[in-house]
Amino acid sequence: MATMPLPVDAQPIDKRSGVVQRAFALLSAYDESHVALPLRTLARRSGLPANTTLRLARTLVELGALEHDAEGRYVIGVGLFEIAALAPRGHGLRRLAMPFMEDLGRVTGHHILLKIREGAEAVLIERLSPHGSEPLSFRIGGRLPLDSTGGGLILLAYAPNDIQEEVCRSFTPLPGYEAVQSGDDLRRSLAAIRQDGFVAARRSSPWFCAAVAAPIRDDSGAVIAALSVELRTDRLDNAEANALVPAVVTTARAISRRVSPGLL
Amino acid sequence: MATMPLPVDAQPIDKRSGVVQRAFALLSAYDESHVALPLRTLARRSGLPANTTLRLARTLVELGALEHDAEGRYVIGVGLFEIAALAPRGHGLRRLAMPFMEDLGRVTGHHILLKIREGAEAVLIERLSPHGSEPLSFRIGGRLPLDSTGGGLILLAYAPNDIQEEVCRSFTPLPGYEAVQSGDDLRRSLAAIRQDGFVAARRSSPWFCAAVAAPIRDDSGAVIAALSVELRTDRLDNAEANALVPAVVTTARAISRRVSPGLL
DNA sequence: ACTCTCTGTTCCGGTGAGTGGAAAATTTAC
DNA sequence: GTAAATTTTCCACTCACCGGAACAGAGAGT
Repeated sequence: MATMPLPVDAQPIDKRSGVVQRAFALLSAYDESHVALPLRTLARRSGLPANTTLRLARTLVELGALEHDAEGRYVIGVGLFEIAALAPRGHGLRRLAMPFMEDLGRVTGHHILLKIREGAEAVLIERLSPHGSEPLSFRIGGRLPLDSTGGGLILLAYAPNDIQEEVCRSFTPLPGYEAVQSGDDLRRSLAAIRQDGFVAARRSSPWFCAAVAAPIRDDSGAVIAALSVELRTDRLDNAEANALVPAVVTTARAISRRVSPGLL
Repeated sequence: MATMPLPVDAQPIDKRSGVVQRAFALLSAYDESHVALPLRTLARRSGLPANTTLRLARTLVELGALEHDAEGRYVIGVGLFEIAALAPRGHGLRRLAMPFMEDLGRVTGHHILLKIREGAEAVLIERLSPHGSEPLSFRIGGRLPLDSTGGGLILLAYAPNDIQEEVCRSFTPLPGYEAVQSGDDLRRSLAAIRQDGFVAARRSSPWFCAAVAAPIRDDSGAVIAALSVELRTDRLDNAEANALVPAVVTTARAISRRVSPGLL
């Protein structure tokens, strides 16, 4: 919350303690651009005193959650990878969807993304990119906004009302995102998405790109994930994107059919 | 505490405590066939009293390491998936290797596996299976023996001596694994693998299958992972497997070239 | 060579977070 | 309907955890 001015460090300063919280504060000190941290940095980024950091880090190494890299820095360990592989909404979902995603990728020749919603953000579960080309910077396990990307809009459209309101209220117009310019535009879009059962969005600003996305449901009909095709286009051609809609929707339905009862 | 003769439970009873250890005892209670556990089972499998389990589980839910599924049971949460995605030897390695693995899979038409060594076992990091067919039961994040599978032998051949000795000493002949019948056979195999820089192994027992594997090295030349092609064969035909050797070896070298300095 | 700085490490007494028994609330079985 | 199993709250004890301070080691600069 109150994140003060603070020189350079300063983090989610954990006021009240709890050993487990602190341990996860260490693990949360890592991000895309900080995958290997020396003790000092780990301490700064987690907001813990040096000795406490050392003690906890050693415990976590012992448990396999952290490891030492060649330079002696701390990195996230494979032990955590092993445990996380059992997450139903993570690799569990991926396992079901993967073969279908491969088919879709081969047919369309574009990026195929699988996302779920976590709070007011989307988390990328799996990403298949056509052969060598990798212009997409989205990273597996990374977070994405709900209000811009194709898959995000799907997840938002079927999210609980309070989440939708939260996102719509704080919506700020994005460059090159002509179709939606305000929170009310967004609300209308979401209603349209629920109506259609898919979304085809375009954007011109960072690059010319388009996305087609459809919901994946569990056996009770609840939306648990979003499948999307993302492509970079030279021009704002609707025809190409629209042609993808049936493929994406049917693939999403095929995956839904495979979702075992009670996967969350 | 005295957990009686016990019907089915029994665990790696953690003698003296440590909150973080207990928290991970909860997370370690999950495995392939136990992905969703009610509190009671979680308590039994982790060896902790019910109330302690509840308190810890709630903390972990708060931190995103655990979640509730539709039935109210506890499952591994996406929060853990997000953190684990930053493991250099996990998704970090996968990210580098994936495009090459896809090429190899497309050319050969067989299963492509990527493994690393963790102690005296192998951990499956990524697996690509040809289209629909999925006869392979190996699960991403799962553990595999070092002494039988193709990739495992590579990892063992380049493992520290104490690990090699440990595995060789405790080696017991496997059905249908003609080439290696004793610890000494295994030692000879490992020497041959180091000599050749690859392994081509066959097995006839559970099924007729063959594997070709090669090491992936970091910039210092240390072996950090194993790339393998696994195929089921109707007969013990050497020609088919041997034809794969150059493809696997060169692909492994190509991946090695991409390994950034100091990935572990 | 010396010092100065920065990082990693050990030591240790005080204390509050964590513990588990017991009992209440809740759900499930019968 | 009762009974059993599971989940949850309560609470006083105590030991695991905390963090300041002091130490050790690695560079870097003069």
